[in-house]
Amino acid sequence: MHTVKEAAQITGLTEHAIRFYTDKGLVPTVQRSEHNVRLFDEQSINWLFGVRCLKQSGMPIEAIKTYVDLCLQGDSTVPERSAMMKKHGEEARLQLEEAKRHVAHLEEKMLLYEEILAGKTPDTTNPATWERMRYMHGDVFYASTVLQEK
Amino acid sequence: MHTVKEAAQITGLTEHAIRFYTDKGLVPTVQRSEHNVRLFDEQSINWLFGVRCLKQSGMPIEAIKTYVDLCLQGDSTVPERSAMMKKHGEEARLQLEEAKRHVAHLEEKMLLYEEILAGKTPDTTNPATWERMRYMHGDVFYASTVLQEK
DNA sequence: GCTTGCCTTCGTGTAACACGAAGGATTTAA
DNA sequence: TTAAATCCTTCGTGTTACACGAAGGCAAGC
Repeated sequence: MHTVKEAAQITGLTEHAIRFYTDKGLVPTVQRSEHNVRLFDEQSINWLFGVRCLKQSGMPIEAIKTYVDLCLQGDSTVPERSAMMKKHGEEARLQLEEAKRHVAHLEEKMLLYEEILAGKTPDTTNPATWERMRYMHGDVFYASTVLQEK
Repeated sequence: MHTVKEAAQITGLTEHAIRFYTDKGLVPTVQRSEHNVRLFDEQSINWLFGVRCLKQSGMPIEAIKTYVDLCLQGDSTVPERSAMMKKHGEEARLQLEEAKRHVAHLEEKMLLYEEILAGKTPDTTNPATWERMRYMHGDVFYASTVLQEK
């Protein structure tokens, strides 16, 4: 049995957030001690991880609440729950793709900065470089050429 | 030259957000027409993409503002900008890893739901299944066994 | 008996917009 | 020529998911 503080350490959530979640009913398995202290068993910790996963992948609290309530209604709601996860999983996958693109962009940007720092000023007469900078959103281009031209 | 509406269509941002960004000075290349209409050339569009990338990968607006201001100060700030991108890129990569895990979790969950829907009730006497359900945060476990045991 | 740790409620603050309304200017189409 | 569409501005409120602090109280350990 874990206290809020321990649960926070285990899940990486803050104590504030955990109290918030339990108060909203997102962790139905959580118990209270005789002195009203929240007690998390392994299953409650798992629920916390589940809530964390759903939330961090972009599901609003209200939707998570809906999902949890469906869980509590038993197996009859399995089709509905299945549909929810299918839909949300799709969304999460799209976000993942975007995140990959963002990381790629940031890495390109870093690379170019490294080149500049190494003294290799990018060849702005080369259309390929221009394209690359366009891909990089223009700021390096802007700072290292446009301003200098003025 | 694009108007706010067009820029919104191109970048996938809302007009509200674009006005918000330009007002905050995150798109230094944006111009105004003689009648005060925001005009976005290709470079401004690129900046919008850049801001979108940074924001969506978790950088707060204020930090983006700082970065943009550094860009405007010219090549002398390249080391600092490079460091910022390095640091933020690292963070974005961590988030990407988390996102992957979340998608994996959701896919596992979906798979189990599919199995249940197909009539294959998970074997709860098998420790491996138990482990798998733990990985899935317990809600299927909870709904399909614990409640029934009562 | 004092510190520590948990609880509660209350209240305010934050980010990054979303949304609508009012009021004004301009461009375009019928 | 007039009506509709599109742009602008400022103002103000609402939203989400907490963060943070304070006050006040109970309970356990040293």
